Amino acid sequence: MSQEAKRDRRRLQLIEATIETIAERGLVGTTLAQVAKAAGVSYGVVGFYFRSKDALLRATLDHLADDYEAVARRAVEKAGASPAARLVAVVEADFSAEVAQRRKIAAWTAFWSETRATPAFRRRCVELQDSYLTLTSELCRQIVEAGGYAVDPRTVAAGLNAMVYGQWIEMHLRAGKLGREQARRPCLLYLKAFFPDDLAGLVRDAA
Amino acid sequence: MSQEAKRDRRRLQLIEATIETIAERGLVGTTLAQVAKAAGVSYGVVGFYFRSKDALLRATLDHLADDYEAVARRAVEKAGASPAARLVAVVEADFSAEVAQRRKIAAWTAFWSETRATPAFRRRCVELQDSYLTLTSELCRQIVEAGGYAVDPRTVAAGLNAMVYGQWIEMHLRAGKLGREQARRPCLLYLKAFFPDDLAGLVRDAA
Amino acid sequence: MSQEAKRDRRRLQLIEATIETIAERGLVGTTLAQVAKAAGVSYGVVGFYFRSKDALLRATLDHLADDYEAVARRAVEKAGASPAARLVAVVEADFSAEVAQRRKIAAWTAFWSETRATPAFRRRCVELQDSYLTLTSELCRQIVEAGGYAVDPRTVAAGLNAMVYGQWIEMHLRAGKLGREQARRPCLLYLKAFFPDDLAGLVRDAA
Amino acid sequence: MSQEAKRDRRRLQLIEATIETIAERGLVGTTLAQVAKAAGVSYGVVGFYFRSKDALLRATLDHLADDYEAVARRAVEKAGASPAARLVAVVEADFSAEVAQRRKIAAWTAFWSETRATPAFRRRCVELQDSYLTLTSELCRQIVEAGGYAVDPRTVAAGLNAMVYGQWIEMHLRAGKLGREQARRPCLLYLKAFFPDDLAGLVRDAA
DNA sequence: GATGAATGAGCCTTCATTCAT
DNA sequence: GATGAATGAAGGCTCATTCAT
Repeated sequence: MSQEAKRDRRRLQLIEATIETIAERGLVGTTLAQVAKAAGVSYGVVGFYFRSKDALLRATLDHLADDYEAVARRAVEKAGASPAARLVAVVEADFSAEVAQRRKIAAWTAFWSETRATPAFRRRCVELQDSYLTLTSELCRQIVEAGGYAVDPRTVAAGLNAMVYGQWIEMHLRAGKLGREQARRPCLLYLKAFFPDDLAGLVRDAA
Repeated sequence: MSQEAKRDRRRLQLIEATIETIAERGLVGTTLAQVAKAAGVSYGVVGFYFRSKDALLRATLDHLADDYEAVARRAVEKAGASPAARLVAVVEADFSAEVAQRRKIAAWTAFWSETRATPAFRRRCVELQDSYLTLTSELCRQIVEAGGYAVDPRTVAAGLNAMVYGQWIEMHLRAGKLGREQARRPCLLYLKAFFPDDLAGLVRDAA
Repeated sequence: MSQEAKRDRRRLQLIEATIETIAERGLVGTTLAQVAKAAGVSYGVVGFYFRSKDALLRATLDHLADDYEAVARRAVEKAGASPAARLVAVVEADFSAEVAQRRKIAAWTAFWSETRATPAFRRRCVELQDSYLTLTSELCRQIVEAGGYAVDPRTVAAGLNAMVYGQWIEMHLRAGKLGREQARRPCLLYLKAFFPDDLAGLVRDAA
Repeated sequence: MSQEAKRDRRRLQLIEATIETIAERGLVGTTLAQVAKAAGVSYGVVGFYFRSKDALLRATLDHLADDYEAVARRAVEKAGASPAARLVAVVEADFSAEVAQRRKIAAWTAFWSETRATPAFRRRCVELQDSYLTLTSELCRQIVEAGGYAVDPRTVAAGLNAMVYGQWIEMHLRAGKLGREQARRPCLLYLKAFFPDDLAGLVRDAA
């Protein structure tokens, strides 16, 4: 393995330990010693691969965001050409095993809570959301246009995004009592309420 | 003023300074010195009125929750007997000037993020949400029953709650760029999508 | 009761609470709040009757020393004219119910331990001991002279003093397991070893 | 030097600085900052090698006790087989340059004074004393048995222990005015008074 | 006199950062 | 590269002192 790859693997290992630590101890209780311990590496390693604690947190947020976008992009591509199918695919990505992990959701809430104090966090969170809204608004627009619906696509997209984040918080608060599929249901029903014809085959009533 | 009242006023003053500080510096950056400064009192006062920092944070969360419940309860009572009007009143309370303040929303996100690490936080957050869900589920149930809708009232209520929290996060991330009324719109439209007849007079399309 | 007497009673009450607190929490754990609580008075009272914490501690030590000297003086006077009887009376005073209280012994050890750091403590402790040594040396001298013993009275007195203090420490460490009479025995046997004829009638072998 | 040895050296360095600081400032005035300063290391080092201040104090007491026991054991072994010689050797160890240092005696008084408040201190102090009493009682018993004395060996041993502790306090209070040999004299005379034949050659009258 | 609130200095502890091995 | 010791700044907490009622 190349030096580069080794280095990246170490960084990823530390980032995941950071997510784990944030999830278990909160951002307040996340210390470099804890992260090192969670990663199973010696204390000094953290300082070796990341300039500072801030840099580590920043890298962790970037990883979460990049990771999310990659999953969403793949889901959309796999869903085919239909806007409705693509929209559902986005929601399914939002509650996929990869994205909606307890640890990751916990980390998201931590980063959100610090956006006011740390502009870099805010920028990245807003950027991700903008990209999400751009994508889902466009899909809604196509559905609205094709189906002749009388709703504002941006508003529907905004509501969807809100509901996803809200359900993540719910999952976070309920600490595992709310499953991914259960959490996803209101989101799909929401879309179905606005686009009944298009979502009919994609969302089962009983689900 | 009685000793009791004075004491309560001081406590409230400190709690509000805590909310302010959390909003500006995040939970990580919230120190007792900052809180004291924000409250315009000397450092020792905090220790005098609250046993510890944890106790102060706990009291702050309790205040936020109690405050929210009082506002919601008043709104529902003022809304009259109609379930639909009551449901809309709840949403309006969620985005009222009293509840949806930047400072308070920021504090909520902070407490949510620490629920995993601080069980007491989790309990209070879940308790509030349970109470919210109980109320809104019941209202939805009444609407569904009276209107003959074919939806699960609990799911609609869960989605509403999620969307409200999601929009709060949105307001938090956008740091003032998303106004209270603008944030409220998707929530009302969401309800209107499920209960079109009942919400027709209460939610304007153009709003 | 006169103002003066009332004042003195309050001061004594606080001093005894101080002894109690030192005994239970150690000098390190002795705070003015604890003393006030032990005395059953409000917090501010302490500052009212004593200029400072140091002054309170100083007054407590003075009280202990004065108290001891009064008890010893009375015991000697009551013992009659015989030097041997007087010497035994001193030892009995050292382990009397008044002097050898657990609380008081604990306070003595606390003051001894701080003599290096607080010259005022050292002065008072040394002063008391000088007075004790002067008295016991003189008594020993009279016994030696009259009995024709071949020992240095000062050395015997020094040994006696040391053994008393040592037994106090023993009682302190054993926390009540070593009774006052049991602790006194080696001291009396010590004297009897040097002055067998004079102590014969005063110290029982079986005791 | 090995890591282990280095670590132990640092710990010892800090323990000795603690003894020094307790001696100079008393337990009340002993702060970690003072200890660090006395040890000539930075402030954080203390927290690095000892979990807490309590742990440091506990380790200091353990060191004092272990140190004492080692000195006493060596002295006894060097003294040969004679019980009387061994007993004298113990007393000589009690007032040896190694054991009866001003700093160490001061520390002992400090620990004694806190035994009521800190059970761990009490346990270690009592344990040491028990071990001392066991050894000296046994030696006294052997002397009594061989010499046909009519005294209780345990009482003699208890008196010896008390006198040693009492003389330590005396040395502490007199702050150097009472030398080690001078302090030892009453203890040896005490033994000689009970065991005149056996101690005759070991204790000079003029000493 | 008596009360207890207010102040702020000082302490223990934690922890990010730096550095020597 | 990797380790973990060393540093010192900063936070929470305690508490003696002061003061207003």
